[in-house]
Amino acid sequence: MIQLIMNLSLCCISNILAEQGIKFRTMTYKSFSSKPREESLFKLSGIIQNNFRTTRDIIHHCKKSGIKGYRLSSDLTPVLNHPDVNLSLEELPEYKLIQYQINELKKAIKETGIKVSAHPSEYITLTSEDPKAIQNSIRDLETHADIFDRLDLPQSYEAPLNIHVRKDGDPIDISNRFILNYNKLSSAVRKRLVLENNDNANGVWSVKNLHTYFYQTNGIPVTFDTLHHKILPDNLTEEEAFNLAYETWNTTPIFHYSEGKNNTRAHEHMAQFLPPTYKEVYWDVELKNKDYAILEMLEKCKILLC
DNA sequence: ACCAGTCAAGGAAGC
DNA sequence: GCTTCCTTGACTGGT
Repeated sequence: MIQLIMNLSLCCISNILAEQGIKFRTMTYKSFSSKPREESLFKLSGIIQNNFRTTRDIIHHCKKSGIKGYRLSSDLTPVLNHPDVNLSLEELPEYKLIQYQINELKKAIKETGIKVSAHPSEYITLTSEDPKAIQNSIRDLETHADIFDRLDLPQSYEAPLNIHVRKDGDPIDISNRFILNYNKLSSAVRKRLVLENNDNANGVWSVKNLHTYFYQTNGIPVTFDTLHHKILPDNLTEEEAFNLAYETWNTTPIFHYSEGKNNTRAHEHMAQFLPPTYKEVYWDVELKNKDYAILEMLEKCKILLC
């Protein structure tokens, strides 16, 4: 079966727009704290305005290019989250200008119908034994949900926040600790939170185990990642793992597509192949050349149709 | 103008 | 039990 159109999704950065100077900016805590607070806050406000404007430009660019989805950057509001800063957007100078950019982005998402999601940092954990790591993770997840809410994105798996379990070991102990912390999250996070398979050397978080320990027990959907599955298949074929993950979603899933460099997990720059077409999903394309890679994949789809 | 080093996170892996 | 690595892209500072 050949799908007419693949729902390919861009992850965070548009290399095409970046070359035109439309780029994200960031700020570290070190830089923030090295200058007078007023000065840093002013600079930070400008960075955040730039980042929401850049996101809006990327959304329009996706629509024009036939890219169906977009994974928001997880660094739109740098430093704000830091335990020693802990400010809301409203407390920043020029908040009105920030709000204007957020509204512009919200409009762009509504007008284009681009599917929006996020993948909070790989360092997020709900399974750590360190209470501080849990607190930092919860704060970060709540910030993601807050931005989603400000953008009027649904509080459902239609706008998923995807993370990893992180810790490996005994699946029962780990899933119990996860759920304990999961229950501390606001419903704005919980209604969106999904879990992705991983592939550590002695790792346990295959699609199969996520399904058993998180979906069957707590209804948490499973994000299927093609490359992680290749490295840790846990006795399932790609199609079996895809279908097992697919049935955990009550809406069209967002899955991850990438190819590894020489059979490693290091991501390739461009795609040599295309994602499988077992069922219709959105594919976050995790390839280094970003939208360049996606545009080439879309061209390949067209050629296949002829 | 360019290039190498810095920054941030928590668990894994290696000594 | 400690250190280093992993990962990422913008920033920073030296040439």
